[in-house]
Amino acid sequence: MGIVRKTASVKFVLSIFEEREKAVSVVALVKLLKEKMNKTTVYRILDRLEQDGIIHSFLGKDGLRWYAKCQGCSADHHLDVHPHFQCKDCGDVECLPVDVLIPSVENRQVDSAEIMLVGKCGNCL
Amino acid sequence: MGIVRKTASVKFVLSIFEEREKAVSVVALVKLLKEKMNKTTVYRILDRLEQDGIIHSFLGKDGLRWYAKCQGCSADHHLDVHPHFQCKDCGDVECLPVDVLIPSVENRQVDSAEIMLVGKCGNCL
DNA sequence: ACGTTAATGCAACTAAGTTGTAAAATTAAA
DNA sequence: TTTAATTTTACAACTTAGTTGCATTAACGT
Ligand SMILES: [Mn+2]
Ligand SMILES: [Mn+2]
Ligand SMILES: [Zn+2]
Ligand SMILES: [Zn+2]
Repeated sequence: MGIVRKTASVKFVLSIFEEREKAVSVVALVKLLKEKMNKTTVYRILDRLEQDGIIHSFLGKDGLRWYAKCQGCSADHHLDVHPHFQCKDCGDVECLPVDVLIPSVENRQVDSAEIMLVGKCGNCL
Repeated sequence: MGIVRKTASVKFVLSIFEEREKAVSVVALVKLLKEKMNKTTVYRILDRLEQDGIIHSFLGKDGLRWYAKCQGCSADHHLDVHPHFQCKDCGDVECLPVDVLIPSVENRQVDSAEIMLVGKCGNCL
């Protein structure tokens, strides 16, 4: 079970993801919301929104956690099996709307794949 | 410039990678070497061995750094563009000796790709 | 309006990784 | 073999992301 009560904090975090296309790191969110809410609250709201299939998360190239809007996921099924791209100059992260086939590996059961592409974005080229 | 002097600590870390097939996390190494050397030393030796193309590193599913032997890399060129597999039951991590084609993305320059497959290993199935 | 209980704030904590520096170890030269 | 230059190490202190416990606050069904 994720979000049960639509508090002011929850609404505010949701509005950030509604307005934004690109992914955002938890670190940036905590900084951005410093005046509005406690960092523990940010972490917990993100947890709940992810459980509900409203946002999804992944690790950037430095091991920090990033979040982005989901496209048609639900509490039961996260379908966000797309790769992500991080610019090594500006640090921006984007979801790549590309279907990726999870490679199979002999003698192992592969359940998910995290694919992180690193390079330079259009702005930084 | 990586390793310049073959100290006892360097030799010991090297011997671990010579004996071992699978990847090993820094956390595990620090624990393993607790009696032999300081954790700062572990981190710095790993840095230097990676610079020299003797080992390569990547992030596991929890954002921890893992290291594994290189196969024919040099100080100039790291060729380890293979995917990695982590078992979600036992946590073991392996290099997958599979060539992977780095997908190109419109309007962006992709320099490297980290592909992390997560599932169950042969032992845990 | 009230009562239940989810959500929040706060402080303290954990754990990975980094940094500065004095002491120790390696290596090459004398 | 001794010396001296320089790398490497230990240690302690620090930084930062993320977590936990608990008392207080706020949402919402009745
Ligand atoms: Mn995404
Ligand atoms: Mn590898
Ligand atoms: Zn950029
Ligand atoms: Zn396993």
